[in-house]
Amino acid sequence: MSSSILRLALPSPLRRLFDYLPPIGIARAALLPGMRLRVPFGRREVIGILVEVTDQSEVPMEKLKPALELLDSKPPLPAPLFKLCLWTAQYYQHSLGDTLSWALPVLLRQGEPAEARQERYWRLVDGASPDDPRLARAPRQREALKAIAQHAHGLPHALLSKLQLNKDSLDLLLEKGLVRIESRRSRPSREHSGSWLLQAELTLNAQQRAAFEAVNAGLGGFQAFLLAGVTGSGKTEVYLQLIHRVLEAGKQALVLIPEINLGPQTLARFEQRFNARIALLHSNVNDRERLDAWLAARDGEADIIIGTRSALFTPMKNPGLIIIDEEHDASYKQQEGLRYHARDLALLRARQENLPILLGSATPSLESLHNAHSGRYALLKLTQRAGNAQSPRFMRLDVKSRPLDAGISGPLQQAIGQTLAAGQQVLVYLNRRGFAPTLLCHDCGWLSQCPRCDARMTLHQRHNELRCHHCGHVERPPRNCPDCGKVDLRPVGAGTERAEERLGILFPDYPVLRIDRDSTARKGAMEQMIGTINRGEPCLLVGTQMLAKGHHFPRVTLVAILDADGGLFSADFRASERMAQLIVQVAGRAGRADEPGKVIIQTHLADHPLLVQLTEQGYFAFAEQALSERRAAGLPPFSHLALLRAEAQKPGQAEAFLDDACSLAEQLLEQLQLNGVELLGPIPAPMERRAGRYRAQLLLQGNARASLHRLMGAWVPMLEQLPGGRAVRWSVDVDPIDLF
DNA sequence: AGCACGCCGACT
DNA sequence: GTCGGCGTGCTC
Repeated sequence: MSSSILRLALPSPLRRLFDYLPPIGIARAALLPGMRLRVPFGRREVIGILVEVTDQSEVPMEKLKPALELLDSKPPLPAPLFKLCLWTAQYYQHSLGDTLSWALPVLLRQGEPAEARQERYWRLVDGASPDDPRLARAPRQREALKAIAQHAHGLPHALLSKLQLNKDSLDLLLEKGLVRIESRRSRPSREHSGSWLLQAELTLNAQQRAAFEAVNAGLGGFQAFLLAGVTGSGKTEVYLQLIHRVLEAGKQALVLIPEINLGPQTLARFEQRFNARIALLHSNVNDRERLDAWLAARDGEADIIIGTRSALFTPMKNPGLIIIDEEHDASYKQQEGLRYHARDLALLRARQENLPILLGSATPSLESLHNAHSGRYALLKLTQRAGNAQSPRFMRLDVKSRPLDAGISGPLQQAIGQTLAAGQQVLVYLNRRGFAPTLLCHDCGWLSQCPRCDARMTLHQRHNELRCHHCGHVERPPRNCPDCGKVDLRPVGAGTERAEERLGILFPDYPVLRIDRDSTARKGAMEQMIGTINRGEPCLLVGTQMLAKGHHFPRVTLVAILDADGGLFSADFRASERMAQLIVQVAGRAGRADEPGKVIIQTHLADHPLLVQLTEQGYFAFAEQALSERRAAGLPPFSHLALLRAEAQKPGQAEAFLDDACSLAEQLLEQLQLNGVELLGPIPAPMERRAGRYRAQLLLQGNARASLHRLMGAWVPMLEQLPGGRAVRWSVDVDPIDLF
């Protein structure tokens, strides 16, 4: 008789499964894929997920240990989601156990019950009394005990803060055995009843109507739509009306939004419109709330699920539609650990679960436009701004051989002055935080080099610090040059802090508001500044990317982009796409019906074809040009990339590892008779040293996804066996969006 | 990744 | 004499 073998995915970077025997006293029939088991692993215990039950094991029988405990009576994650995770691990060449760790709510990975939403109640243990001598000198615990005593059915944990009770005192009571915690299924959230709408729907214009009808007609099954709508064209209203139809059909909608956008305004728009149960999943949601939302969605107790990247992995009982808002946004790609792209996985999920999916953006990614051209996505365009608002006018301002004052040219200064004098607001965009990107000794040429990175430290004048934006290293700026001792250190270049300071001096009658990661670090600071701006008095806004997303500033009529050149001659082939998206998105913050916005772009390359195309004919013309350049160069989306990154403490170690990896790949290409895959490198990373580690990379480029993935499937598992794998930290990035 | 084992340098 | 650095090995 052969016994059952359980193949488990464990939370480990190792790309393999581990075999166990069933827990003592558990019948084979009770074990289904997707269930969680507590198992001994090395010298510790971990929670694994059952992938399959078989009769065979590669591992000698005597090495197999029995699992300790079965945690579920039915698999907590529905089959389609489990399948999605399996596929994800495979596609991104990541360990399945670790993939599940990224995809599932933390509490599930820690063994929390997943049967129903639980609420915790504090109850008195029989015989416990506030007069207990151990509480004589613990007034807080005594108060807590009294409060609990007043709740015959237990004091809900959620009420603690309202009653000003401190969890520490309760924990101490728990230790003394005076109280206990009880978990009960919380009241199931009520069934939906009545109308889905709380407010009337807006009237759609002809283009919105056409887009709505197209998707509505396809609500029955898998189909992908790209909704390309200029800023202010009313994409959200189209989403809302489609979601209404989904709700009426008794189904759920999943809406993904970029990380930065999840301001309360997004949620507010949904809550104002719908009488529906909305589950929210973003980085400020705690573990408990996250699990509750996950379970509610899975059990059909949430109608609309709104969240960032990881919300893609939320199971749904009756899925009806997936929407990816701002589909071009880079925050959909996770940049550590499991490097997945939520938009790409959403497409796969939609196909697997036979759902329509709608990608929306004012500036679609070149990948998505390519898919629209090739017929994989239906393209829906919204070109009219609501209320007849006009599109902003663009102007390329050539700053070649013009003096710049804190990054601001004379003509720009004039334009700013005129706009302010006309009682309007100005937005100045500059993608550099701090005062100046470098401190330079005018006498000997010393530069404020970071001791741990191949990068300059940025001067932050307000805090009187030199900071490295790459590793977080901070030091005091020296008074004298560390090399020659002279006292002639000068800040070179301009960041937002310096632009803010200079604009304050140039335009002393107007407030200058700086919006970047530093100035909005304090909670509520952003909201406060937005409030000031919305009062509408003339003022200057200076900021980074943060200004480009989400908010609309109707009183801003001039947008200045201080430096567009980075996007035009960067070594990263995606830089121009990002620059164009950024310019259009920043421009989109401005203007209203009666005052079209004006956008001034300072550049040294005023005749650059991509920039000319973008400013004179718009984003889609730019995108066509950029796509034809990509096609000619054989770059994505006309080829496929994977990047093997490596870093190590000592110079040369990472390259040595990559050299081995490279020869291994060459052998495999030969063996498997794969062609159309090129190995580029290994080369040192553009910033070779970062945070004290030396970095290098090997790029794989394939004409066809299939060959590239066949290679990866054989290659990556072998990398784990390579010597030096411990001194070298390495990772694979399939479809990288940042090559550096 | 964790975690232990093991073998060499500066400290109570 | 030990504490502790990180190289090496293993996890069913």
